[in-house]
Amino acid sequence: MSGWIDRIEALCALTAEDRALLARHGQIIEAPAGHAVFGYGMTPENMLLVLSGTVRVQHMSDTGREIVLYRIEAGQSCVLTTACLLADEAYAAEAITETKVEAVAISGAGVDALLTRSAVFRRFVFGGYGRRVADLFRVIDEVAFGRIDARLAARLITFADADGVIRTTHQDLATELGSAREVVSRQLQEFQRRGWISMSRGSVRLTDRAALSDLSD
Amino acid sequence: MSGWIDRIEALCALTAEDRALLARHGQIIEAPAGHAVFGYGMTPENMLLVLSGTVRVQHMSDTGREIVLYRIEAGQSCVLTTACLLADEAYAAEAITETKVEAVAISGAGVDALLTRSAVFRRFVFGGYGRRVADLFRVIDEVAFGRIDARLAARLITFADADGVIRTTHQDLATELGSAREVVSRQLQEFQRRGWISMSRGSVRLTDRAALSDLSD
DNA sequence: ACGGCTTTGGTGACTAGATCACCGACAGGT
DNA sequence: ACCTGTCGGTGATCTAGTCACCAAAGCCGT
Repeated sequence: MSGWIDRIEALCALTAEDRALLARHGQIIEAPAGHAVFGYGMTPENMLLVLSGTVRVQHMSDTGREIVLYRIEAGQSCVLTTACLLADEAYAAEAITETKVEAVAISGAGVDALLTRSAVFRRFVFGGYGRRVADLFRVIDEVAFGRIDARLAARLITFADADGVIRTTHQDLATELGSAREVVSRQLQEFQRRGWISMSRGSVRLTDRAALSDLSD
Repeated sequence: MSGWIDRIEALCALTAEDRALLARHGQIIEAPAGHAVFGYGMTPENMLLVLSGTVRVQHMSDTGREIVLYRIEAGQSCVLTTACLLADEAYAAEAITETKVEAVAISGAGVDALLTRSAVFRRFVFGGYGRRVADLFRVIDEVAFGRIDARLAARLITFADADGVIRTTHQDLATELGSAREVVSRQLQEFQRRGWISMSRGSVRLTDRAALSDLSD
């Protein structure tokens, strides 16, 4: 079965032969929400390509605090993991499914064969690297120089559904920012005091997106 | 001239043909110390491979504060730049030579040809990615969770020459850490008060490496 | 329905680090 | 000697992270 290749735009341009090769080396796998795809110190031998759902990649400090590094969405691959391992560097991060996830595992041999044969596949892989690295640069910029209120406001806007509701705990928002729960709690209280959000246990509802958006610049 | 290939251990294993190809596409260039190899928003079309000297890659925030992301040493390449541009992401960083630098510029076409033909070259490139990504993870970990005194102590040890002397300004040390000059000044004063270093304008001399090393854990 | 347990969030006191607004001291050039 | 730019020092203030706790809300078993 190679129907999945059509679901990834960047791979549609593969030649028929390369498609067949990819189909032969790729195996569809599935994981439920909340499943750890990679943990600290694990050594996957496959390249993973997400078809549906999202995977969150986060990092934990020695002191137990965590920060979200980036997310792998449908059509993207977890190239960094592969790269870290090719370089014999410990992959100091953890990947967790946020939803039910369908993915394709492509064996190391398959990846190598395709990198050799296909310029399209190479562009796909390198493009993925570039986007991830840009993500990491953004994280560094935010953590080193960003204000916590602006960062929190930005996250609230991106996570809110159409009704402006976010179902999450303060602790999870803190992990998102690499900050502490108390800090997030106090910021949320301040937002509530200003009438920008309303809070209840396990959820936040935005009542003034414009104000949050202003702050998040 | 292809003598430079022997100076990069990872590329010695190339076949004679691939060596010839690499030599044909590579052009040796030179830059003095303090030269900006890439600036913000520049779009290089070559892969750069450093033969001697070091290049510092740093990032500047909107507010003007800077942080050093990593260094490219002899034998390493600036793959991230290339990747960012392949992905059409703005490369939000600046690369500056710290010493006189000799490098080889390999054209995009040459890189593509070698990635196609040579497993050795692919491993070289991917290994480079992995190491850089590990560097960025370390930076994020330090900035998000690390203490400034420990980070400063660690930098002092790595930058010190055999006599324990570091010729640098407080501002440059602050950039190294992504912190502010005043913060570094005060920390250095505290180290001096404890008898771990002595300071003079434009230089720091370590007098108790062991104590600094203890702190830097 | 009750009592315990876990998860979640609230709070005050304190520390670390960043920011702002200065100032003085030194070095190099003319 | 004087001017100028660089470098470092300082206090006040603000923001963020840490620590130690507590209380309320849901969860589960009996």
